[in-house]
Amino acid sequence: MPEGHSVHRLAQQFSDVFVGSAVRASSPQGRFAQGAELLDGMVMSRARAHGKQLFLDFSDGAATCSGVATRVLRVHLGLYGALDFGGDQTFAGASSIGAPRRIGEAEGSQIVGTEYVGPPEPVGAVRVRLVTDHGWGDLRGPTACEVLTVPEAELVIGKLGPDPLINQQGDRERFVQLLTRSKKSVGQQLMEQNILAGVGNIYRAELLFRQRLNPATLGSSVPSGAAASLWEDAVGAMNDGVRRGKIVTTGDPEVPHFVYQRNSQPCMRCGELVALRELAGRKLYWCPGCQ
DNA sequence: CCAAAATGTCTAG
DNA sequence: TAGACCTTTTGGC
Repeated sequence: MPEGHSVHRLAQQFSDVFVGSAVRASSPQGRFAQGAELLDGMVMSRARAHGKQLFLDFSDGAATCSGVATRVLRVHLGLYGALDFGGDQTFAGASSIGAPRRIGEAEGSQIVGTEYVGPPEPVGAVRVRLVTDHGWGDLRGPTACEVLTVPEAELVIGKLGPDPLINQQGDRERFVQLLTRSKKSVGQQLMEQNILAGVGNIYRAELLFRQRLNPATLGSSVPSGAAASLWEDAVGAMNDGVRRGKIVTTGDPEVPHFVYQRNSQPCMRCGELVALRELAGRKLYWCPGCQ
């Protein structure tokens, strides 16, 4: 159950140990058999994330001169999708984010073995299995998993809001514009991927708390300076999440969140009890005392 | 063992 | 806004 930081870690993992290699693609579960067939044998040429979506580019390694036949595998893990990795020492050692690990609910759990003898028998419903000479990745439970053309992928990305983990030139101003032009509450808008890509329920709650913003505040009532601070805080907090492989907004891994899932407990800043209500079908946590 | 929950998004009404 | 969907893990009997 990933927010943007998990997906950016995945993109990094693929960049480190898949990009440049020919990939065998299959669908042990069967539901992605057609898509896997399209990709099987191609070379992964690029891996990137935008918000919560992962884009893996595949090129026909043999036909580079006559225009590269490129396909893009778009993956959205949704609420409970996950990827497992495993492989040999080269595979594990090349990763800049440490040993291959499961990215998902149990972020950080180890699965790498000492000797690599090829991928194990698929366990459970593996939608896609990607295998190189040095390792493998198993995808299960994604909300979205489809093969696109490059223009189709660009179209998807074009509809997304700015991603704090990309933080391109002009992104902060774009976010400020989008947020403050709307009368929807800031709490609601932070979950909208066309406003801010990559933020989910945890970062929403924690960022609003850190910025002392009440979730009910209208976007149009948020001063542009406060909106800019919110963006900068998202950049910092989410990059920290990428580094750690988990969300720790308090700085203390023992008590990782200020308000998320801390309803009815005293606020760590002012002592008031943390509140919980449902907003647009999702649980919203905040401190009525100091936000 | 079975139900519920989980860091999400879509669609119909 | 309710329901559907994708799958695993956890907690209660």
